[in-house]
Amino acid sequence: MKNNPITIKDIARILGISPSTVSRALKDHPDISTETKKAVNELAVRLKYQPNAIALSLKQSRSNTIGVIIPEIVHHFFSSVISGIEDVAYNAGFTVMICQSNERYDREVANAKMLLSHRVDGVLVSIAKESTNFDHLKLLKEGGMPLVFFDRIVPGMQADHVVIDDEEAAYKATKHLIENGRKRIAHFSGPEHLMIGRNRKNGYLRALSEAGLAVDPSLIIQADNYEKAVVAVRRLADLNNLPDGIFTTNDLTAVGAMQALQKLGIEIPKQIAIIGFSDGRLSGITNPTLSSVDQHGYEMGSIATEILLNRILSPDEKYTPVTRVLEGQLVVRESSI
Amino acid sequence: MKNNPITIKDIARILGISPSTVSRALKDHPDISTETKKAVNELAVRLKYQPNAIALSLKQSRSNTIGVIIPEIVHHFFSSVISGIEDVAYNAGFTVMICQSNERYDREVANAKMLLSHRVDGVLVSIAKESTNFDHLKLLKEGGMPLVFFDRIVPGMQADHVVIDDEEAAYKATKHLIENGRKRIAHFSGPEHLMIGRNRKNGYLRALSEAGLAVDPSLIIQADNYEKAVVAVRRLADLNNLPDGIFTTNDLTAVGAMQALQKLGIEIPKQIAIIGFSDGRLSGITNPTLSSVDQHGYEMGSIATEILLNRILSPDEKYTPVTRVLEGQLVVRESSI
DNA sequence: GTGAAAGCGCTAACAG
DNA sequence: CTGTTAGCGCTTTCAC
Repeated sequence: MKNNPITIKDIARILGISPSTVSRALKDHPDISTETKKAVNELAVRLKYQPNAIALSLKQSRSNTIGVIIPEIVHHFFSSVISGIEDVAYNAGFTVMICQSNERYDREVANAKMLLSHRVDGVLVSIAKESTNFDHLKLLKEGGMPLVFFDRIVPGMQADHVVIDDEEAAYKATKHLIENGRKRIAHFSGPEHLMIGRNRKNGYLRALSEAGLAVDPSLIIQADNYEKAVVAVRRLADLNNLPDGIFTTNDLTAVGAMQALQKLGIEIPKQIAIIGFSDGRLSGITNPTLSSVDQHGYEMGSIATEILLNRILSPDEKYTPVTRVLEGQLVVRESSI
Repeated sequence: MKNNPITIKDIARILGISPSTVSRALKDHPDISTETKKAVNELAVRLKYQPNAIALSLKQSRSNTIGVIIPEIVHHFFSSVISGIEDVAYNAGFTVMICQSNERYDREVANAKMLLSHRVDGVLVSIAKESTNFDHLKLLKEGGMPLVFFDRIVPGMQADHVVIDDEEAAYKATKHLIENGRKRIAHFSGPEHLMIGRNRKNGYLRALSEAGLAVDPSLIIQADNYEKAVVAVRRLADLNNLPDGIFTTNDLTAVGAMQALQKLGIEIPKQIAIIGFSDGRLSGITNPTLSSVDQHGYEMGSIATEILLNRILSPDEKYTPVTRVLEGQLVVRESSI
């Protein structure tokens, strides 16, 4: 019993006028007489007419929809980004199609195809950990699709980027540990092939070298989630190689490290100071509370969307990719002092 | 320089055949000769033809898109739900349009209109705290739009529902506190006009009455976020009216209560036991770890989507609303024993 | 001030 | 086996 929605034709028929007149009346075209407008609008309201966005999209080759490809929604950072995207899009009358890659390459490719098929007007992307080939995104780009990358960007891609200054933020975080007297600082790092992973590690290295501290490769461990952090801590403990400070590539990793250490009876921050990255709801809740770098997810989402909408709405402007770099804010709590 | 995407017509022109033949060839219609199929498919791949989903939607009055109206994305529970929705939709070849109401009524109305306009095939809704009027949703329903409510449902609405048994889960949580010897148990409750708020309170009341414990109205306080919990705890402390157990309507409220109490030097769970609701990433991270009720967000999202897709794909089946009640799982951690 | 006609990309009934 | 035609809902010239 799906009653077909009211169309412009229905209104035209009832009023004994032509569809074009109705169309014009609805958008307040100056040519149309006041009475006709009034009649049309009244009937439209009475029949609860809702314009068919699909037909409009087809006609104008503009869907008023933007697509988002995101690794995982269930992350405080990413859901904050989505929230920012959604708010800005909403205010501009755009809808948002969300796809999650679940960190998988094949799914990211499928997502890109789907969005292309749906003729979204632009796409916001943060790439999956697994992705090392980006032909699917280049394809979008070459097809003229505005593309804005956020957080996890593709190095060398001609496109707009919104990131935080990972290197600088990591530098600040590490420096903070050093200033509090830590000398043997470990880094639990992200995947090497992601810019964010590399940049954060570089910031860490810069802080060490600036302070004249030697780099101990055995203290740089690839671990970017809770479980891996637990394993890493155990290994360091077994080898009697525990550091006096740890800078992790994200907060959950920091929590994993912290709890594993506490289980070993190690006091934080007294014996080992810890600082995470990407301040989420977590950081104020752990005991001790976790120092971290605020990644400004909401802001990143809204800025990325503003850039994208700008590209969509004024496509003629000469295309020079912009990169917006947000400052990651060091938030010092109990775990590092 | 938006190069227009390849269409079926382009392929037809190049191959010197008709668009309908191309269309049929692409969908492997039995009538078409093998050679034609081969030629068409090869060219399609070479030109990177992508079917225009918009045109298809218009033609078939089916958009292969479902809409979601959700209060706030930045919540572990809701983002888990979205994740479940997205996964199931993806596997069925559907895309997902996400709208957040930000807990506001007017925005929920606008969202509903937007989804209607975009002719989504069905909608998943969890209503905003602010919403008390539901005409916008009834309008969808009356227009024949399949509607599935999850978690925050509308009482009395003829539609499918997916919820957890809030009453029973709250009962179990409260009973657990009682079994651990607590006698003066407070409840930090959600808004009265939401079913979930009422149900959780009722479960709490049932557990008390079953145990023969008197209900103390001064211990039932409307507080459903971190800040309100802090205020509530201070008030109780000022009045020298602290309970020996607290059951809160969500986890963040529990954390607020816990930290406010700890600041007063009160030991948890020794002096006051606490149990939350809606097990998120938080609960394993607090100190002490927080007992809670797992709300199965991912599962709720996927089940709701399955029901919705079912309605969409077999619309002729006689319509009898279904309600799926998931069991909320009590997860006992340190804060309550 | 209003209407007729064409077309956005695609499919499906009807012809051949 | 393939082509022609019409139409999904809407806008937009071009006529009158």
